[in-house]
Amino acid sequence: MSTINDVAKEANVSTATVSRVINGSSRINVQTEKRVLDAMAKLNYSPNTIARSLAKGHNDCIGFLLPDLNLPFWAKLAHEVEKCARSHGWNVMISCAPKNLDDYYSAYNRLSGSMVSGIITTYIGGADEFIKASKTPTVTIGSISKSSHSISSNDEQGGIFATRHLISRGCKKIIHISGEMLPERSSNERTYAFVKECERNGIQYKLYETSLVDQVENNYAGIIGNVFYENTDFDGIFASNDILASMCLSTSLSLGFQVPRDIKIVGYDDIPISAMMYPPLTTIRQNYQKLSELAVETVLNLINGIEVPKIQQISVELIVRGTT
Amino acid sequence: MSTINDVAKEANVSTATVSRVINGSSRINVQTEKRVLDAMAKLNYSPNTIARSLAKGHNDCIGFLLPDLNLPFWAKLAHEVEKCARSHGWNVMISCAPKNLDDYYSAYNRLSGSMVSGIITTYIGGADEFIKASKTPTVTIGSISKSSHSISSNDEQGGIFATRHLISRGCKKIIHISGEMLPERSSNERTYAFVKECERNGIQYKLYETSLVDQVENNYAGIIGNVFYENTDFDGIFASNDILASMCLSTSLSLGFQVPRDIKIVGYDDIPISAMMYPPLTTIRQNYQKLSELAVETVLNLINGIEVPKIQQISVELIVRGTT
DNA sequence: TTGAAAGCGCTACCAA
DNA sequence: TTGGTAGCGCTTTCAA
Repeated sequence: MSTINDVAKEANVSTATVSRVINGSSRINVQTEKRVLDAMAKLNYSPNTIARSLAKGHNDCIGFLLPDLNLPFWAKLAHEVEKCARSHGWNVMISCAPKNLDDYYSAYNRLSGSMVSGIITTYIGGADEFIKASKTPTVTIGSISKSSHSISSNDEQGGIFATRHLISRGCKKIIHISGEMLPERSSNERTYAFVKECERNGIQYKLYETSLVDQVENNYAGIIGNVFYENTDFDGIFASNDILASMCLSTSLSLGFQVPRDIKIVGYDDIPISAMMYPPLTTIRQNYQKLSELAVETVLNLINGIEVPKIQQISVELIVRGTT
Repeated sequence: MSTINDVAKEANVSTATVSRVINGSSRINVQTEKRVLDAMAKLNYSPNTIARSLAKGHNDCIGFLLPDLNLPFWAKLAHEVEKCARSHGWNVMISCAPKNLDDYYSAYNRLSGSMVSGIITTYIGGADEFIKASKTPTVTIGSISKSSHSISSNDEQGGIFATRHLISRGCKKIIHISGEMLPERSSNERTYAFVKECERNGIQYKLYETSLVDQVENNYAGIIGNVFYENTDFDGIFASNDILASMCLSTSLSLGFQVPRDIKIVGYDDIPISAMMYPPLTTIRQNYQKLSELAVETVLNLINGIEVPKIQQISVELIVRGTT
């Protein structure tokens, strides 16, 4: 690995000049510049970002702390976050912390103590104080708490869309299976909206809740089995994510129900496989790209000390396919 | 942000001493140590990893360069790589470079010129020379080239398992849809093994190939439509990944075929959703954990200058489910 | 337009 | 057991 000194010697200039041509920071004699460029090429030089970061007092890397890359929702988000960060010239360091607060804290510290200038993180109940104390610019995805900056989809809207759609398709008794209802978690709104819409329309309903651990460990079978065991007369399911919905679908089919004739199903997220199952899944699409862009731009603003609204929400979209 | 100097002053010692207590690198007077610790606590000091990395000449971060996090196979691998790296005390920086060699080069350079000590990368044809020239310790996943260190599944074994299973289920004419056949790509072996097994058993077969771009853009519909258009008499499909297989499944069902009665399908990878569709997908399971562990341990060894075999392969497993 | 040199925060060697 | 100090590779004043 050649350094800026090697280049300077090779080109017969000072390191300051080399630095200038690297950064284009000031006027430089065309011939000098060419000499430097040639030297860089000859030595296959590439600047050491660590040294650079140290000298500049900051580096161009943000951390993304998520529960689990095996969850398509988060994988998709990670993909978009990385793409968006890159387009701004930033790198992203990823860390997964699925299970509990302690894991979360240690993952967060590894990122913030490391080399990231800011963090985008999944929401996990109870970490507000911790995040605030860390002083690292942080934006949370999926919370509606004002204690840190947060981005989320408009989950109330999603809940309304899903429920109304099911009702409009003639459902009379609807089961809702939610994720874990943590305080201030934005996805709770899906459930609240569902309940409200059902009651307003005099529709029977029943609620089931899964835990975060269920989700990470793909441990839905028990819950879903239970739904089909405890209820014989329902004709609609609104599931809080597409994985859950797709398991409801396959369970329905394997028990001899026809979908959508006997049971209609609406999922949430619109992950890639949702369109590929049979029948393809009706769902609420989250705008991954917008979500990611907003998250990246918000941390970047925070890092630069630019004022940013505490809570930002993004619209969702009902995607009607074959399960309703 | 307080620095090591602040702590030194506060504790009335030299920075060298502070550094020693941080790193536990040599014997220190108990009282001195306590003074330093107190000072660190009082100033809420946390060492700057950038400065540290620069001084040490290396940092604890590896890069993972993959085609696309939306592909469940890579997302799963990324998850395991991160987990495994973390257990060794290393961070991982992720970069996606789906489309072409130029994207790949720039992503690779961003990582290597950045702050990673080593790189784990997806295989992409034609980059061997480039990688070698970069001097960054690199392990490639999914190649059988000896020009850099590579880890892959035993794809010949996978191809054999899949084909024999289909034949044992009574298939007489089998379609195979492969990924892009890049030179020295390990997954080619699936196709070669398939052809060999069919010929050995006098089974009719036909080959289709998809491109990398098809995969990234989820652009399989055309190919699959074509398979069903051009062939009316086949009774088995061996697809080179589970996404492809699941689309074959839903296409079969939507065209009125029964699976597995009329058409039997075997996929490849065993991604999480494969077990959740209906009927659940018979597939070849790759050992993600082993693959990742081997990749991480191999880069780490490379970084530490430890001799490592050029090519390492991992066994696969046939998972029989409902589509055969 | 260029060069000299003082840092950025930390580690590690050499002395004491 | 401690302190002094020379780097690590780069950026950025200040002068020339």
